[in-house]
Parts: sequence; C-alpha cells; structure tokens
Amino acid sequence: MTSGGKWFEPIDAASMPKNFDAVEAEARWRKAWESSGIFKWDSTQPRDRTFVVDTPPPTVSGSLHMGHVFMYTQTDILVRYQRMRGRNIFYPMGWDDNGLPTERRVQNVFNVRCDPKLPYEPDLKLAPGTGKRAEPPRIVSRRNFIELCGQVTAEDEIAFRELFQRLGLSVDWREEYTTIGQQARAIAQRSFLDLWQKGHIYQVESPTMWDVDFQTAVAQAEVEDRMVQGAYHDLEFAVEGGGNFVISTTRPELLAACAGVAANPNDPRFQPYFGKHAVTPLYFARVPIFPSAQVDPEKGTGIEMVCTFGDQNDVQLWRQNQLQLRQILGLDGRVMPRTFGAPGWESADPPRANRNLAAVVGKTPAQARRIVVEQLADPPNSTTGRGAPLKSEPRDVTHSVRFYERGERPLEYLTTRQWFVRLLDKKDDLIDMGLRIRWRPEFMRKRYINWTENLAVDWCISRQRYFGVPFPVWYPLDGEGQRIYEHPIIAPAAALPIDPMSAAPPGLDESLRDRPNGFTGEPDVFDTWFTSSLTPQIGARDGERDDRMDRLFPMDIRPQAHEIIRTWAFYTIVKAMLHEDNVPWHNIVISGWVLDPERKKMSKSKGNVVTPVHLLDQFGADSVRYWSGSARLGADTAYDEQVFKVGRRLVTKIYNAGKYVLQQSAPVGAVSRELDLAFLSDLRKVVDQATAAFDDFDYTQALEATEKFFWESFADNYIELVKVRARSESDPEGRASAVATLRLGLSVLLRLFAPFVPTITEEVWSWAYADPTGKSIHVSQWPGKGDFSGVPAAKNDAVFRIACDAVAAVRKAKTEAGISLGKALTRLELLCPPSATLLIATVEGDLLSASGAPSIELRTAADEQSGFSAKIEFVKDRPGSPSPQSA
RNA sequence: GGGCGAUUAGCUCAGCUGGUCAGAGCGUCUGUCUUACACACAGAAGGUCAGAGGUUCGAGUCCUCUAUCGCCCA
Repeated sequence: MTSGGKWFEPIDAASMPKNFDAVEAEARWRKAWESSGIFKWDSTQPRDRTFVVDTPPPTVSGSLHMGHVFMYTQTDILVRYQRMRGRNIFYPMGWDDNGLPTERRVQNVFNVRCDPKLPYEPDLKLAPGTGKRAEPPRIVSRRNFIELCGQVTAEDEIAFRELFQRLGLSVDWREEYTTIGQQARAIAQRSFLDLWQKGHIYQVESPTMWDVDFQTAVAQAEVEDRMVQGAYHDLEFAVEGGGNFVISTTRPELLAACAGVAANPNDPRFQPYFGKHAVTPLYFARVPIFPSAQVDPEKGTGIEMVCTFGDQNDVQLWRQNQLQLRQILGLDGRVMPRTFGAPGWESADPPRANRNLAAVVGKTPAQARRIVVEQLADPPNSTTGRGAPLKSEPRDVTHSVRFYERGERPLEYLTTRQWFVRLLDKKDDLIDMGLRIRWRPEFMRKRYINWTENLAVDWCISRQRYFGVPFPVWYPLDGEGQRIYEHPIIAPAAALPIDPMSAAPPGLDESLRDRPNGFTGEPDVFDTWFTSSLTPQIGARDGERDDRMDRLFPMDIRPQAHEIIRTWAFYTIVKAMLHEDNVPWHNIVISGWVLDPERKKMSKSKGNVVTPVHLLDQFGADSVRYWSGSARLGADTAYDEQVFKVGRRLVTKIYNAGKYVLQQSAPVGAVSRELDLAFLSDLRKVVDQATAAFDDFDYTQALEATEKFFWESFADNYIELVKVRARSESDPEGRASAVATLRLGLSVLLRLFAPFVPTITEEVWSWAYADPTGKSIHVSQWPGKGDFSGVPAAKNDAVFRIACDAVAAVRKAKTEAGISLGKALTRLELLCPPSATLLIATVEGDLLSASGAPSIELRTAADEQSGFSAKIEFVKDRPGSPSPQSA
C-alpha cells in the first residue's frame, strides 16, 4: 500500500438510514435550493447564453390534476438539462386567473351572480359555501364580484404553488405573474392600442356567436361541435301564386325568424320557384325564394329556410341576399315579443301570427320548439290549406351542434356590437410563422396549419363579462345620451392600465359620465386569450419600466398541451407577428394527455381524476417525475401506478449504489485496468447518447439510455466485478483504479439522472462531490469530455461486455444449481466464443473474484453464436462430497 | 366528409436513417437473505409486431388498402 499519498475519503455508510426518506429529503433540498438562489435568472447575461421558457400559466380556477404534473415536469426536465449545460435560465411562473372559469367558480363557491347595475357594497363578506345551491343566488355588484374572483384565485394560487414546489420545479419564483395583475393589464391594453393604431382592430355590429347562459360573445377558437339528439320536422310552406314545398328543419322554433328560403340553383324541383315568394306557416310571412349553391340538394328535402340566425350558413345567406333581419331570440336566448304586421314583420294574417308567437314569448328555444310543433299540427296554421303544416312525425337525428366549450346550451347567432382583430387577411403570414417555429413533435405543426387555413371569422376579442382586462375605451355620448360608436376615445398609453368604468377619459370630468354630450365607459372586457397570448411579452415586461424584451424575446420554448394549439399557441403567434413581426419562440413542445386506465381522458365529469398530492406523499416527487420523464412529448399516456413504483425503485437503487460506491476508499490514482477503461468507454457513449437526445428535446431517450446503463452495466455488473479489487490490500494500483472508476462512474450517472430525479441525485452528490464548495449538482457541469480527459483510451472496448457475459454465465450456472450467487466454487470451466478467448485474460482476476472460483479452465466454443456457458463445482453445505454441477 | 396519431408479451411502453429489432419494466413462475440494495439479485416462461397486398436480396420499420381506438377540424 502506498503511504503518505492522498486517499479518497469514504463516507460513513453505517450511520446512514437503511431506507431513503424521500419526502423528508425533498423538503430539505427544496429549502436549500431556494435559499441558495440557484434557479434565479441572471439579468446581466446576454440573450445567447440564456434559455427562456414561456411557462404556461395554469388556469388556477381548475383542479390540480395529473396533466399538470406531467407537463410541468417534462418542461422542468428540459430546463434542468439546459441549466447544467451552463445556460442562464429564465423560467417564470404565471397564474391564469383572468376569465370565465374563475367567474363560474366564484358563482358556484359563493352562490352569487353579478349585476353590474347594482351599487358596490364595501363591507360585503361572503364565505365559501355561504349560499346553498337550492337557495336563489345572492346578487352582487360588479366590483364585489371582481373582489370575490380575486379572493378565490389567491387561494387557488397557493395550492398550485405548493404542488409545483413539491414537484421540484426549478422555477424562478421572483418571476411570478398573474394574467389579471397590473402589469398584465397594462401590457394587454397596450397590445390593444398597438393593434388599433396599426389598423388591425375594428368594431362592428353583426351576427356573432353568443352563449346564452354566460351572455357573452365567443370566438371561433372557443367553439366545439358536439353530437346531440335532435329531430327533423317537415313543414309545408305555400308558394305565392300557387304551389307548395316541404322544408326539413331541426329548429322549427325559429320559423318566426325565417327571412327567406333557398334551394340549389341546379335543382329542377325548385327552379320554377326562384324569384317568387313563399309564405311561412304559423306566421303567414312572405319570404323570398332564391337559389344558393351552398344548399345541398341531397340534404333534407333539398330546400331550406334561412332564419336570423340558426347557424353560420344562415348568416352568410342572409348577408349575400340582403334578407330582412328578423331576430326573435334575446341575449338570454329566450324568445322576444315581436309584432307581426309591423314594418319588417309583414304577415298575411297578423292576428293569428301574433297569437302563435305570443305563446312562445319568454320561452327557451327548447320550450318554444314543443309549443311550435303543437301549433304546426293545427290545420288552420297552414298556408296551403292542405291540413296541418307539420307533414310527418318528427324524425330523430343525431347531428353536430355548436357549443361554447364551457357552455351547456347550444350557441346562438345574435346581432351584437363586438370588437374584432382582423385575421382572415393574414392567414398566409401566420402559416409562415408556424413554419419558422420548431414543433416537437413535428406532426403537431399540422394542427396549427390546419386550424389557420380553416379560419372562418376574425377574432372576436370582446366579452360581456366582468373579471377580465377592460378595453381602454370610452364613447362620447350625443345629445340623446346615445353612444357615438364611430369615434371611440382610446386611452393614451401613459395612462395604462386603466378601467374606463372608473376613470374618465383625458380632458373630461367624471361628472360627464353617462350624461348627454358626455361620455360612457366601454363595459366589455378582453377575451382572456387576448391577454394569455401575451405571456412572452408579460414575462419580458414589454413596455414596462423594466422592459427586457431584448434579453428574452423571442423565447426558446413554449411548453403546452395539444388541445390549445388553436387558442393559446395560435393567438400567441398572432400577437408576436402583429407586434414584433417575429415568432414568439423558437420551439414549441407539446405534451400529451394523461388518460385513465381505460384510455379515456381524465375529467371531473367522468369522475376518473387522480389527484397528484397523495401520489407525492406515497411515492415521492422523484418517482412521480420519473413517470413524467418516461413519457414522450406529444404522446398520451395511460395512467399506471406501476410506473411510480419503477421510479421509486430507481431512487432506492441510486441511494444504495451511492452509499456503496462512496464508502470505498483507496489511494487516489489513475484508472489503469483494462476492465475499468472499457467500462468508462461505454459510459462515455451513454453520455454522448443522452446529450444528443436532450439536445433534440428527446428526454425519454436520454433517461432510457442512462437507466439501462446504470442498472445493467454499473450496478449489476461493474460494481460486482470490482468489489473485491476495490478493497484489495495487495493490489493498491488495481484498487485505486477501481475506486477512481466507481467514483467517476457514479458522478457522471448522477448528473445524467439529475434532471429527472433532482432530490436523490442531489442527496448522493452532496456526500462526496459537492465538497468543498457545497455546489449543487443542478448547477454543476453536464457530463462530457472534461470528465474523461485524464482517462486513457481502452485497448479494447469489448472487454467490459465480455466480462459481463462471462459472469452472467457463472450466475446462470449457480442459479440453476440452486445455490447462492456468493457461493465459492471449487472449479469453474468456462466455454467462451472464439473472439473472447484471448481478451478474457485481461479481466481474469476480476472474473475470478466475482465468481468465487480459484481458477478458470477456459474452453473455446466452435462458433460465436453459442455465447458463454459455465460448468461449476462447489462444496455442498450439507455433509457430502463435492459434486459436479453443470449448466 | 377532411386531417393527424395509435395498434409490438397478460399490463404500460421502447424499438430513431430498412440489415443481432423480437426488446424493457411490471405481472407470473423458480431459485438465492450475497459484507450497497429482499424496496434486492439471478434465472425461466410469454409475441404470426392489428389484417391484407406491394417495394426490396432483406420489412414492426418504407408504400397502398382495410379494420379498431383516440384526437383535431368541417
């Protein structure tokens, strides 16, 4: 033994707990990371050394679910890798509290509704669950309602923050924002100003998709088609001057809103009627019959009624043919009183028409439909004199109907005044932007392109809601107190953020509010996506005093889920293009969904949601992260608790292997043995593999390569092969080589694992590698060339795998003989492939000690294919003589 | 109706540029308490790679069609 040389300081493994307490360690390290500030962004570093994340602000008024855990962990894994590559990380966290989900949650939690006409109650205190569901809701003022929204989201944000911190997200918590906060408001309002000045925004009164429950306009992106049960009703119309036809409709209740009748121009059945007028049953209204190529002759009876408005198609036909506007549904979706016989509501029989209509006034469309159908069964309501206008029993049909994605009743098309961002003229440019961004996985790009190509209407950005960012707009009032829409007063940039409902426009006094010749505030708020689409700008504080767009924009990655490509990703690209003429980020990484074991999407309504908190208690954050890290980007994953167990197993294994390796001691010396060199050569390849995979955002492949090598090569084979040499009293050089290799191997593997399982890797790292500075593994250098610079090349890389195969053959023989793997042998005969025969001598010593054999009798097999096999003899424990065993 | 993805062992999934690609883990069965780890280790059984054609010397892998499941959009 060398004396006086430097020795590796062993850890005192005996004093360490037998089992690793993950939950305790997580809390301990979380605190350490937080106080050392290693996750903080360094604002002095240039853009090209920085890695910028456009973190998704979760909707805090939702529940915490496995999908959050999944996606945010996947992002964190990518971030932690980049940090170890030496990048300066900008990793903020936002909370999306703005918008309808919060309003709805507040309505449910407190059983309240908002009436903006009510005065503010300064001392209103409501506790959650105050109102029972059966009781009528408490009506509160707009300001009180907004305060309640703020209260609820503040509580939800705490729960989310705790979850994310327990998960070990390496977020810079100084960079926390909310989408309703002062900065977000200012940035969103400035965005409006910029778009207004650039001429991208317009305001118009036109038929718009409208949710009758929330009583707000909605945008195309928030609409979904649902298959619902309906029924075709066959109604007979008369043709003025003689003739009749039957229309099939699923919405007979809109008959009073009928403004025309259309058929395909090539349809011979209806050609004689074009240019003539039809008379509607029930209301005896005269409506034009006209041709339209949009009508499918195969659908229904081939002729359809155009109502104002049943669907988008009606809107188009109404516009193209300049039909009469006969809107019968109000903003609440109920039938409004109308007078047939009045201008615009001409009827051949006003008294009967009004009687029929009066029966449905105030009804919902579903209620009105039943009544109208009864009326249609009444022969006097016919305009042809051919009996009941309803010509057959309603025929059930399943058809797709448009809903607001959060709504419960079908959308209606109502004529309202709304604000829009003009997009239809920018499709090509938007598609170009989509092509300049890397999509991961690539096929997700298609969804964006697909959506953009199919855009049918401009972006409606006004919402008739309360908890949102207000439009920075007022209207002058004329002498009658009517709004002069042509000349809105737009707030100056310096005044933002501003609420036009409480602040007066520049140069006008508050006393003129809502007075003739005064002004009034725009009560609408922005579509929540109008603000969320600015998360890169919010993170970079665009236009604020501490603006840092130059150091952060465009960002590097946008992580998100795939169902909001058409909203969040799309609108963010829109804003970046219109404001910056640039992409918002270079990469968009799309996470998959977490499905239940039946491969159904987890959702509250299905009752199959798994909450993450108890899993963190049960398995620890590292295990849960392992599960997230083992799922590819974009791939939906069935929830399977087995995978958490696998993660926990890995954590345990790292703990034990770490303990073992670091309790070895030896003189500090060179790696000199061929086995050790060959092992390190393999490890080097794994490092290259993992690094390349990470650079391609393919963290699962990095994990898989690392895990496979750690388990098979390092733990089960290398350690076993050098166990005896690592304690040898007679071979100091071999011992030094073994221990140096063990320590280097562990150090590299810990770092390869660190992005996935930050706690256990930090724990083991701290025992030996962090000294003397105490530097965290998470800011240590990602493994690479430098780690192997002092290690000479192996003469033959295959030596390590040959040793593994040989030892496997011995184990197999021992297992088949039913003896312990540690059992000493009296004789070992090893049959090996020709290519291995010569090399095996280099590792014979390690092989003997790992096998417990006194010597090896080497035989060369006839060919390569048969591999290794061993014949063994040993002393039986029970009385008896050595008995030959073979395998 | 258009588009996108998936289909590989009982389960969850790898398999990238066609050529050790029939794989891993879990589960099952059988051994072994071996001085890091029984929360472990060793071994074994288990698949016509959804189906049918095609390209190729060679196809889970590329092409076409079909089926089933899921998603996105009309």
